[in-house]
Amino acid sequence: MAKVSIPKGTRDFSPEEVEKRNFIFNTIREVFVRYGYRPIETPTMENLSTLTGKYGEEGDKLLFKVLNNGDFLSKADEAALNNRDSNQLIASISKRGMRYDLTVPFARYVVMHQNDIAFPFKRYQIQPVWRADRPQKGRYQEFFQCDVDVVGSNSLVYEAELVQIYDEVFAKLGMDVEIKINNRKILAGIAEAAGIADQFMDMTIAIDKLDKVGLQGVQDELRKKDIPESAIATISKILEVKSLGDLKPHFANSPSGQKGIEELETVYEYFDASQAANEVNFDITLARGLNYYTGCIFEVKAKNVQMGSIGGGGRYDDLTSIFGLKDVSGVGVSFGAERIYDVMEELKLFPEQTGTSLKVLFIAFDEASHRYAFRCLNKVRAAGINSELYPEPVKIQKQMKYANARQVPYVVLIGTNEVDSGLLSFKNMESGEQEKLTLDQIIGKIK
RNA sequence: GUGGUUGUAGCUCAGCUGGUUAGAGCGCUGGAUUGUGGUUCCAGAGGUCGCCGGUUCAAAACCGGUCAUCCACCCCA
Repeated sequence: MAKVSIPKGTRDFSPEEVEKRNFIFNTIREVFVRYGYRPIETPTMENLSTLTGKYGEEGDKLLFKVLNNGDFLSKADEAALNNRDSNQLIASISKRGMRYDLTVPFARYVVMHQNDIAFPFKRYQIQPVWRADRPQKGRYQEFFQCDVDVVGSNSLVYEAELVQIYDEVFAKLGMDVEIKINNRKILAGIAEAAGIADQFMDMTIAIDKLDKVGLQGVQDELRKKDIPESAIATISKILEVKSLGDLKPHFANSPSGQKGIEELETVYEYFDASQAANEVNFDITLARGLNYYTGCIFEVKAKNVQMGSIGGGGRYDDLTSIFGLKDVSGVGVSFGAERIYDVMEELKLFPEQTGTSLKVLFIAFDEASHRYAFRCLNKVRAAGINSELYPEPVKIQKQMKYANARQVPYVVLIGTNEVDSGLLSFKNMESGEQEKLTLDQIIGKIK
């Protein structure tokens, strides 16, 4: 066998898999459209300068860079090349990179097309993204994201709407999930209350790990970042809070914290949690790594299965200002299609028929019948029925085995008897029953 | 980037403390069955044991390296 392979972290998809994936995409798209979002697409490659610095240091490492065309080494940074300094070298040999997510390209899109856009602009985008991560369970180097975002409005009605979209999509897919919600301002409030506003990022990264490493682990992490014991004590106390109401006293001296609570309360006023199919919970430990979030943040976890988050998002007040457009606030969420697929597969949640598969296979006994069968086939196809003719009039056993392999519900057998009488042998492959019918009767039966 | 796991037929895997012709199930091809599939029975094809090197009389097995894979960490969908 030839030693062929595909790059690590990438996958081929069989017809069945593509059909199942499309089922997910179609379900998601349907909901997006009903909520008034419109599709856009952006290029696979962006200018590297568009991507770098938007995802934090870790994110920059995971960016796929595209080598410049032509004799790129002749123009390479001499010093960096001699020093074997890859990081320095990149700027001079690569000017493009592959999409890391859909949010940053969207921000770039909004800035570039700001004069053609009516705000608030609601768009959705379903495209693959690439990350040079080491693959593992639920993690690939190439995967699809399904993003919905709205920019150009501060209204918290959109936060509520996005939670509703999450709830509705997962209900439609038959998945039981927990939708977690928090607010970056609340996290900022914790930092303020603890007197470590300047170490906000270190603090959130530590807090984010609470469900994994426990309170003790978080405290250790905080100590490692040289956060004073008094602050750690304050943070620990706040982390025990379970409801927004209990949080208020802690934020007496923190305007950010108060604002965060107020925003979440407003979202809850819009969003009727009692009507939700899934749990929607305030989770003070939810932090999220992407550093452009400024307000509400969301994350979705599948229940009854071990899997990382299957969706996430939040509000970003300032993303477009990086590209020169100020005061355009945005909020959006993302669905991780690959992980949703893996969860649905594990829990066997896919409906039996996700594809538009073959309905009938024509089988001929001899050359003359084969030609006759082909003409029948065309009529059936014209009637809108997915159908096929076995390419040669070979042994019936072989043709029938093919019908089994394709899982065709009906087979039409045509030999000299059928050609002469015009009555075709119509066989139900599941029951094994067979009857003689005209082609029109057969079309009527299948439709 | 760090740590670990696994790599044997198309697929899933077995192969004992190293021992002579490397196995099973499924799948595939042909036949029993020249106008009827799924069930059954018979026969057959198919393997440089990931790759390179070392130890040994002898390596699929032991050792080193390398590549790939999966898993965990970091981070994330």
